[in-house]
Amino acid sequence: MSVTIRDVAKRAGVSIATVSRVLNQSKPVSESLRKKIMKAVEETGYRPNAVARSLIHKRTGLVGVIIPEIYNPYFSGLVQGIESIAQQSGYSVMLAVSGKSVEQELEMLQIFQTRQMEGVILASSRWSREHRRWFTQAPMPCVIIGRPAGSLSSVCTAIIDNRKAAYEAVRYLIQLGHRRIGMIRGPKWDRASGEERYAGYRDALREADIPPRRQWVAVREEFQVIDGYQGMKQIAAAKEKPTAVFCACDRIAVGAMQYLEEQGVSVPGDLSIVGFDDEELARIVTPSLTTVRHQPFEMGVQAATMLTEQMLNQQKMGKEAVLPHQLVVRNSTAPPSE
Amino acid sequence: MSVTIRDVAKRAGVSIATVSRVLNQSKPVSESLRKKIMKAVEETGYRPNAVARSLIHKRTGLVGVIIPEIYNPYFSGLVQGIESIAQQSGYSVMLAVSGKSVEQELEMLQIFQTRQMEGVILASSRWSREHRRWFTQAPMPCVIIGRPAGSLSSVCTAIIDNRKAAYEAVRYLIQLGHRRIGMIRGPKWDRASGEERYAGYRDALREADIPPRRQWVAVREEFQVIDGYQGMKQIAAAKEKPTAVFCACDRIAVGAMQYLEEQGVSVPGDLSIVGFDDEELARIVTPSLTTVRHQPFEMGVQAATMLTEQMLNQQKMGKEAVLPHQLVVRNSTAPPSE
DNA sequence: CTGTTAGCGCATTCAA
DNA sequence: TTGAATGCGCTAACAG
Repeated sequence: MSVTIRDVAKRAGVSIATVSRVLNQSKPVSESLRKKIMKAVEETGYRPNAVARSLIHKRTGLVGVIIPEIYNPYFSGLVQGIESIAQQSGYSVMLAVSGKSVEQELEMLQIFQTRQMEGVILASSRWSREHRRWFTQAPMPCVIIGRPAGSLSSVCTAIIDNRKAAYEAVRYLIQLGHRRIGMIRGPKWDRASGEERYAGYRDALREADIPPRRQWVAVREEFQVIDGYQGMKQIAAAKEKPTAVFCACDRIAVGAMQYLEEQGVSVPGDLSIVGFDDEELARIVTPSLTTVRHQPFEMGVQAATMLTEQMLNQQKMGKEAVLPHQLVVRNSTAPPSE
Repeated sequence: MSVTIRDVAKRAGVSIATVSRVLNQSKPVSESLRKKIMKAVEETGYRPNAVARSLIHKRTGLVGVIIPEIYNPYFSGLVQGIESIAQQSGYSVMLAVSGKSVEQELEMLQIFQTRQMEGVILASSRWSREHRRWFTQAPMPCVIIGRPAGSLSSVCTAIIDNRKAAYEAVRYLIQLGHRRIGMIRGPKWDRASGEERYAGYRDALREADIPPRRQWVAVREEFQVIDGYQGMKQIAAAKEKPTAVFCACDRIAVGAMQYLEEQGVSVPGDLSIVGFDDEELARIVTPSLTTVRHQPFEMGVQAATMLTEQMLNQQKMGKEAVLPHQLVVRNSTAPPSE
């Protein structure tokens, strides 16, 4: 079916080695043969088979990327950043969406290995012992996004300081005068939004000697608008109400504001809301959202840069890139009314 | 470096053929050898090399996907739909982001060919003669999303009826009583938002015997919020003002609303706004946006389904899938105030 | 300069 | 059942 180097060689009346030489410019070839061969290539529409090439060079030029979902500006930002660097370094990206399933992720990692990826980037939320094992034995350089690699010394990570960022956001609320501060947090299995940001929230409370209140903390499994709505509903059911709520992400914050509007609670008049991520939504919603900005695209760029660096040097290393974040104050926060 | 089938064979004291047989279960192998081999596989951590396999079987199990950008819910929805079907059919996805450049897209298509993709999905906005040529000569099945394939009979397409959808949206405005209706359209090179939706807008005007007014049509090159802002600014500069503006996409609509709010023009009191896409934004913005809903995820699913069907049958075909759309009326539209 | 040959890692003939 | 040998498409080392 497909035209091979042999067909071209036959058509040009030369050996396949010569064809290979002109195509790769690896050795000088007489002008006359070169022309004949180029003509044959043209006529047959021959394209060298990258699979065969990979087999010889032991280089696929492939980078595997796993994300839990793509329909989320954080992850699509990551992917775009990764893709841009990969492309510009001559690598192609294999994208796999895990749907947050640990089993699927592990299967994808296996596939990446059999498919001879030269590098792997994982932006996962869940984590397991098998993950750890896979990364320790992985033959290719790896970068993990959004979660510290722990004691994995041969894996790079690109993260932000979620704990500190959350701490700063809540400290800001405290500085405004708030003492009754709730949080809608992510699930416990999500390191960033479930653990770290919650820890930062607790840090800020502790620093201000504010005892935490269980009823003011809602745990959500997802990061959709509806989760914010439900989370706020739950918190609002407490006898005593908070005057501010810190949300694990912008969508949750938006959902919380929707519930409050429905209930006739004014934001920020009666209750202040802080989000996290600063996605486009944050500027558009009314009132515009005070939130923590970070740059998923830049994170992807950093991750891919660390990866290509390792791939070039042909060796794994354990660098950690901590990207900046920044509290962006908009109109969803104000001093408490009392 | 990497452990090969040879290493396993040596360790188990058998031939590589036998190892291959137990791993693929292609021929019966005595239980004793099977055990020995499995043990050797376990101990060495051997993973079969998919590249070598591909070379033999002439099947890579790879699908190439090109999108102009991913940081846009329309395209990320597409990708997620495609990915889910591909995964479930045992294919892996190679993602390439073209940044809207024709040259880059063509280069990616070449790469896809040399990399032996078994199928290709293109969701592009721009189009060129070279595109056309590539798809006619392409050896693998292809699906084009968002643009009719024209006379390409061997390429599937997944589209919505942009013209009709736009027509219906503008007709709705006319039915509300509007006669002075503007449009912020996409660039001419974007078939969907630049040509078809504009054509639908003209269709509706024509049907109602409303002469089109040049000053009420703004052309934008991008689809960001800022484009809507600028586009609305341009239209607002006309001596006579329109009472409604149809926007080529939701982000543009949001930008338009932002400009209007700045200027103290009330929506929908003084001016009605209609968007297109019904992305999450549309429900969240204030006032919530009347817009045309369609389903990028479903579109991706359809595209990938048509592709896998062709890949299974090992032959190209020219089906066209037209996905449904639907006008969603929210709070950004009302009868004109006069 | 050019052609012949030996693999890359694996599946699959063909013999044994 | 098992092993040796062939070849997928291509590059690179070796002769000429």
